[in-house]
Amino acid sequence: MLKFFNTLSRQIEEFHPIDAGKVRMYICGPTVWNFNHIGNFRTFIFADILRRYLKFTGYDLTHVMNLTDIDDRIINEAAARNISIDEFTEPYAQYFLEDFDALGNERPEIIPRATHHIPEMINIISTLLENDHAYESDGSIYYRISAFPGYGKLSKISFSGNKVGGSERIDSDKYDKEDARDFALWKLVGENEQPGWDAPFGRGRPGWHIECSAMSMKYLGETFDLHAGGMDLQFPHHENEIAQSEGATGKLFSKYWIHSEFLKIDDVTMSKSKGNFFTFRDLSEQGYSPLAIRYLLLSVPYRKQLNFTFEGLKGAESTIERLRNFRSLVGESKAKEGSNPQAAASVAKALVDFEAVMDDDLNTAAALAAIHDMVREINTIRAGDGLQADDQSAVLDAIKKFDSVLGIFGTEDNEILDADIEALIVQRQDARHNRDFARSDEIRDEMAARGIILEDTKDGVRWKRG
RNA sequence: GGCGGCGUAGCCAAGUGGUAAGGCAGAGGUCUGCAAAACCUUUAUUCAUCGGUUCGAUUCCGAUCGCCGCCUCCA
Repeated sequence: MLKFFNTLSRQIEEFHPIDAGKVRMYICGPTVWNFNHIGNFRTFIFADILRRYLKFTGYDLTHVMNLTDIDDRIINEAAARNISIDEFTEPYAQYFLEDFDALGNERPEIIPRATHHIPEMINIISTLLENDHAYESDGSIYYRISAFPGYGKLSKISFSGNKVGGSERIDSDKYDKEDARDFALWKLVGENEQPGWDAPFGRGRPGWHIECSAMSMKYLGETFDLHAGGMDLQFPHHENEIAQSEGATGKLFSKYWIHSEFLKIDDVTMSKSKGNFFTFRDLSEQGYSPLAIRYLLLSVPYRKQLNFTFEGLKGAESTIERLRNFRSLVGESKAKEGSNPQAAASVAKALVDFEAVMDDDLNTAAALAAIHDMVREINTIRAGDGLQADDQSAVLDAIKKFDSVLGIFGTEDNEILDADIEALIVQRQDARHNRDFARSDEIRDEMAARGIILEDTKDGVRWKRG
C-alpha cells in the first residue's frame, strides 16, 4: 500500500503520509444535465476501483462525489420552467446514477449538490477577499493569481513561455481583470434579470470552480488525501481549486491527485465537442453488457489513453463470458476432499501478484493478467481431474477478493428454473441415455429458443442464460 | 510558439538495462453422439525510424517522422 502512495506522489514530487486507516477522497462528478460518454465513466470506474482497492487493503474511507448542478443552462432552464433546480435536475441525476450503478460502481458515501452549498462557497470567497487573494471588478469577484505563487504546480504550467495575453479567445477588456489568468469566483447578475443567490458582495452566481473547494473541504477537511477526476479537469479546474482552497486556508489542499485519461476512437480523443462519443446507453442498446463495458474500460491503466474499438468490446464480452464460466465450472466440479499443491500455489501466486501490481499505481492490465494466469492454470488442473475440494473453495475465495476490487464477474447464476424446464432437462438426459439424439437435440433447440443454453459436461448438464 | 503524453503482433495492450505479460481474433489438435464449454500446441529474432552511451537497449540519451491532450468560463 505504501508503494501505491509513493507512486502517486511522483505526480507532485512530494510525499505526504496518509493518516492511519482512513482515506478521504473527492472526485469531481458529472454535470447532471450532460450526456456522459463512456470516457467519463472510465474516470468514475477508476475512482471506484481505487476506493474498492483501498478497502481491500484495509482502509476505511470517506468518498465524496459531487453532482454538479451549477451551470448557467441549468439555472436558466429551471427558472424558465418555474421549478426549483432540484426538481429540474432530479431526473437527470437519477439517469446518471442508474448508469453509474449499472456499470458496477459502488456509491460514494456522500453525493452532494453544489446548489446546496452556496453559503460555504460564499465563506471561502469572503476569506479570499479579506486576505487579498481576490478582488472585485464590475461587481464580480475574481481570484488574484498573482497572490498565489504556487499556481500551476499541479499541471506544471509555467505561464512564462506561453501566449497568455495573446490568445484571441481571452478578451481582457471585457472582464476588466487584473490578469488574463484570473478567474471568476462570483459572477454578478443584475437585480431583476436572472436567478442567482444573495451574497455580501452582491447578488450573483458562483464561479465554476469554487463548488469543489467548498464541498471537498466541508466533508473531508481543509487537507484531505486524494482528489480524483478526468485529465481534462487538471487544468484549469483543479489548479483553480488548489488556488482557492490553499489561498483561503494556507494549508495543503489534497495530498494526492489522480487524473484518468480519456478514450480514443480511431486515434482521436473521444469528446462531446468532436461528436465521436458513445454513451453507456448507446452501447447497452447495441446489446453489449455492462460487465464487458466495465472490463474494457478498466483493462488499460488509468494513466493511459485507451483506444476504443468494437473489436475490443466484443473481445471483452468473450473474456467476461470465459471468466464467468470459469467461476461456475469451478463451483460445480465434484471434487474429492483434500488439496492439490499445484492448485494452491497457483491461487496463492495470483493473490500476491494481484496486490503487487495494483499497488503499483493501479496497474489493472497486469492485475487482469494475474487473474487470467490463475484461470488457465486451474482450468488445466480441473481438466485433468486434479482439482480438490480445498482448491475449489480457495479459487472461489480468490475470485471474490479480485472481484471486490474490479467488479467484473457479476452476480452468480443461481436462479431456480421453472419446473417444466427442469422436467425437459430430465427428459433430454433420458433421451441421451437411450441414444435418442434427435429428441435430445430437439429439446436443446427448444430451450435455446427460450433463452437457455444447455451444455453437457462430465459433471452433468449445466445451463446458462443465452 | 509553450508544456505534457504516446508509437510493442490482425485488434486491445503490460513491461523491463540482459534478451518480449495477458486478453480477443486466427490456425491445428484433444474431449464430446453432435454442439457448447474446457484443455493442449501455435501466432513479434522483435518493440515507429536513424544515430549515441553500454559487455548488452524495446527499456537510457539525441535527432527525425507520426499521433494525442492541455495552454480557451465544458466542470
